[in-house]
Amino acid sequence: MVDDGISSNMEDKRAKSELQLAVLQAEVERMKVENLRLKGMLNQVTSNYNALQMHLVTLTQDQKSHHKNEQHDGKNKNNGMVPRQFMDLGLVAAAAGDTDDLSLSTSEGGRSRDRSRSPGNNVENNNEDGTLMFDQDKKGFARGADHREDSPGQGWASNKVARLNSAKTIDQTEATIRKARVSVRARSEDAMISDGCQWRKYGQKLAKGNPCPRAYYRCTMAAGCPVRKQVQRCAEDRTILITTYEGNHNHPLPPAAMAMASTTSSAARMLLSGSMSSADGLLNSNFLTRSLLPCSSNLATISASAPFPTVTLDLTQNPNPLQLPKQPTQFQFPFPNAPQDPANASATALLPQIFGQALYNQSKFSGLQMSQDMEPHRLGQQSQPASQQNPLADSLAAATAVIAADPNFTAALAAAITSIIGGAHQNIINSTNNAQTTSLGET
DNA sequence: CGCATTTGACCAGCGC
DNA sequence: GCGCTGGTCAAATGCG
Repeated sequence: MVDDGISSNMEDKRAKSELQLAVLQAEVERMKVENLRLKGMLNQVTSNYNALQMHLVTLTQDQKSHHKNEQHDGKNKNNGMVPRQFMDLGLVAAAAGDTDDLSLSTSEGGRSRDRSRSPGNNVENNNEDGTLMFDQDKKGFARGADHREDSPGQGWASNKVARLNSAKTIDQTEATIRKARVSVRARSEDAMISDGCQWRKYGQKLAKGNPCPRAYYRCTMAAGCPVRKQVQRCAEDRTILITTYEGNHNHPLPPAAMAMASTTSSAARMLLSGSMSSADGLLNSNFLTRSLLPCSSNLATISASAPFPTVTLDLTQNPNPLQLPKQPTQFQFPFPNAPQDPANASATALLPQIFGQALYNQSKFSGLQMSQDMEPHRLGQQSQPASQQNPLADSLAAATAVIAADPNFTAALAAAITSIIGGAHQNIINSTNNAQTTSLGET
């Protein structure tokens, strides 16, 4: 009797244990699958990121050489070579595509710049897409849009016209994105945050409403790089440095700079796509919400006010959103406050996933060819199941805190993004803590 | 001496 | 048309 009781009890326990074991094994298998899936996603994001950067540089170089040839040919306009470039990736090359028109048909191409540009500055003139696109900002969007709609029919080859039609929406988006600015607010005692690029100051102005002068810089890492930035201290809190980036680099970037460049590019693209009514825009909006909402903190403010659509990345972690420059039309993401846990440095590694995903989604939804082979259902995976979002949100909140506490936040961003490419998480932590990018080159 | 920064002037856009 | 403002240029200046 007793033996039978003990025996049956043990049988029960054994059965339960086996059951639990089976459950655990199933869970392990499930996690393995999930792990593989995440790795695949990570690889995809990384490859898209790299491809996008390379594509950007290639297009820019093509565009530069093309413009030089055109100059030699005596301004032979609209002969059909340029459009392909800014159809594919308008972020950089669209400016060049318009440059042809601008240099002739728009006064901006030849107005004040030509006044002072000596022949020796021709190279700069050719390549200074940023200047041109920058000038377009104020000179009229409508005109730019007209060019994009009219000139193809006039001078482009028919096959390219067809391509244009299919990508017209994209092109318009890109044109708008080119005009977008990305503003980064960060606390820093330095005159300029370290973002990995080389800048040359070319001007300084006292802007109205701010006793602090606004400094103008242009990128000097490559001749004719159109990227410019404005640096100004916040009038209300002079410890806050407001850095506004415009344009896209036409050269390979060091890891530290790549983080900022891709981030600003991503943000700009997301902003513009999110403001569109097209399906792309809606999808991107959804993505933006999914990706940025978990970030927490008052991280991103998107201003769609004219004339410049501006994405503001607020890394000052100021709990008072009123400190953000209020603009008439603003879409703000009401992130919950970030937990003050700077010690959670590992969480920083998750931040680039947001931006990496941003790039992935950009490339996908913006019609860039490099991600067209992705199956649609992967989109759902990219958006992350809820089981990953919550821990991600917490970690990202901590990451935000870490970066916000660091004046050289871009170094942290760079380290984080570098980590996703090179998988060097240790460097992330080191770089985040040290706010230095010295080890980034090794990654 | 070469390069970067400073600074006054110039120009275009915009509002009145 | 005029004045204000933002953005850019380029000569002058400073620095290593």
